[in-house]
Amino acid sequence: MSDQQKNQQNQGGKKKNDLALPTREADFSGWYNDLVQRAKLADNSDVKGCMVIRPNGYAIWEHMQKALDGMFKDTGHQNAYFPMLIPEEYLEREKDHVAGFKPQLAVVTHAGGSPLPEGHRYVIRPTSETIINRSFAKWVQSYRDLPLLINQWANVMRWEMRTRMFLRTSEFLWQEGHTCHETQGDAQEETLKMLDVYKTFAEDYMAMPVMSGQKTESEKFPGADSTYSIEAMMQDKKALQAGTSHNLGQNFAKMFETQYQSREGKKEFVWQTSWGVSTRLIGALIMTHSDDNGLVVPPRLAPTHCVIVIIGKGPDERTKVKEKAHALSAELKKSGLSVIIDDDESKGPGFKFAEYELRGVCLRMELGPKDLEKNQCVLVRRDNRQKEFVQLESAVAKAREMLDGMQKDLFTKAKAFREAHTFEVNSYDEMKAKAEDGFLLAHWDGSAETEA
RNA sequence: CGGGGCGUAGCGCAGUCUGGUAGCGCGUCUGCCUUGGGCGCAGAAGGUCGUCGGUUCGAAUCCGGCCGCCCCGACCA
Repeated sequence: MSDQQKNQQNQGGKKKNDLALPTREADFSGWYNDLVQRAKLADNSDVKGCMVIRPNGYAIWEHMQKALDGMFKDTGHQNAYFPMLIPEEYLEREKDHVAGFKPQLAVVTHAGGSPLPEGHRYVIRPTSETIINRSFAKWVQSYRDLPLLINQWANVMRWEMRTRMFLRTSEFLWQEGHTCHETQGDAQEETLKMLDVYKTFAEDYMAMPVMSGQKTESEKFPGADSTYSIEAMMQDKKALQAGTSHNLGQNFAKMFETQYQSREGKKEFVWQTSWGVSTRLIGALIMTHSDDNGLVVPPRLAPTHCVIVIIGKGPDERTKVKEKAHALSAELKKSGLSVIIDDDESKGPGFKFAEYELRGVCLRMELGPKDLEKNQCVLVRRDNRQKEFVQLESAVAKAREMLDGMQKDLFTKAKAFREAHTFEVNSYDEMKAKAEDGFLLAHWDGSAETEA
């Protein structure tokens, strides 16, 4: 084959095929990886296992943060911030904790141009129980200081052997709640309360039905008495751990001497919890709702609710359309939606339709000269491509109605999918046997066994 | 840590087997054209071919070392 022929071959096949994603059925993993890039959610970086979160992805995280932060505050928690570097020695104090995390630590061995002496090194936090307990030990003196309800928004680092965008990255963003209580019962109540907050968030905002339950002994958090999680089922029929809530008992309190004087005047160790969700939720969101055309995001978390695509040729047609588009955009924004107008004349409408579907914009408004004649616009929903011709006066109301419908339908659909692939088992062995068929969301004896 | 793949323009790749002027598509920039499902034409900019060394008159290409990333597995709090 000549070079010329090869180059021609290079051109052919690039055109349409390369614009499409791999299908979920043919290559779920490839579909996911490609989608993350093409929807401009994240990029690989030159740092092993670490990703760059792009604006379209970060906007989803911001919306998650806002909703969760409100829910934490409604349940009495306050935000604080602790250092990213933790004295290595702190981790050593809790035996199970250090055993669990040691292999995944990144350690700071040099600072200020010289090596740090043995015993004075720092680790980059993989989680913050230890350093937070140093502060808690100072803050808690009396039963009157309890409960202490703190949350931190932060990044953490765990040197994972193998990483996947959003689902498992070496550095990730998360929130970690850390609380201290007077009694074991109070701590258990908090553990379950926050698990329920996660469940509510997953269902109401992410439109992602979840199962919650207690993790097995081998899967619990290192240093915890017990760990609970919410588990969501992805389109490939695998469960994904989407959030965890730990009852830490007095394990950390004893190692860091986090004590209080009780109502009876005695020194007692506090009972603690910790709980977290991370940017993994973005991965879960993608795998729950998106399709072969690209990203689908529930309106309550979407970076962009509506794109207005201007159609028409020449200034004569476009000027009027643009005026109307800006007026509509202003109204939509006033009603709380995020809106962009695409007035790029160098791209055809077809290109734009495909592009915004790929990026996960919930609603597309097409507006052209023909519409203006009829005093209407075209609204198309991302998830089901349901197309509506709407009178301009009622466009805003209709857009809101369609977004509400989308939020509800996504939940219903995901729930139906989950239920269609859920089964009851009577023993752990039976569950394992069924799991080998590739149907792997099981709930047995109160605990969820998962693969992710 | 095992197995595989890759490193050439911003992105995706060809060229490497068989050494001889650095290529293609997309994207970007200029101009024209076009606009209801991934338009068209013309022109332009853009690369010490991952890195170090070796062989050679000559290396993206052959040989050796190193670095890095991706995928599969093991692991996964």
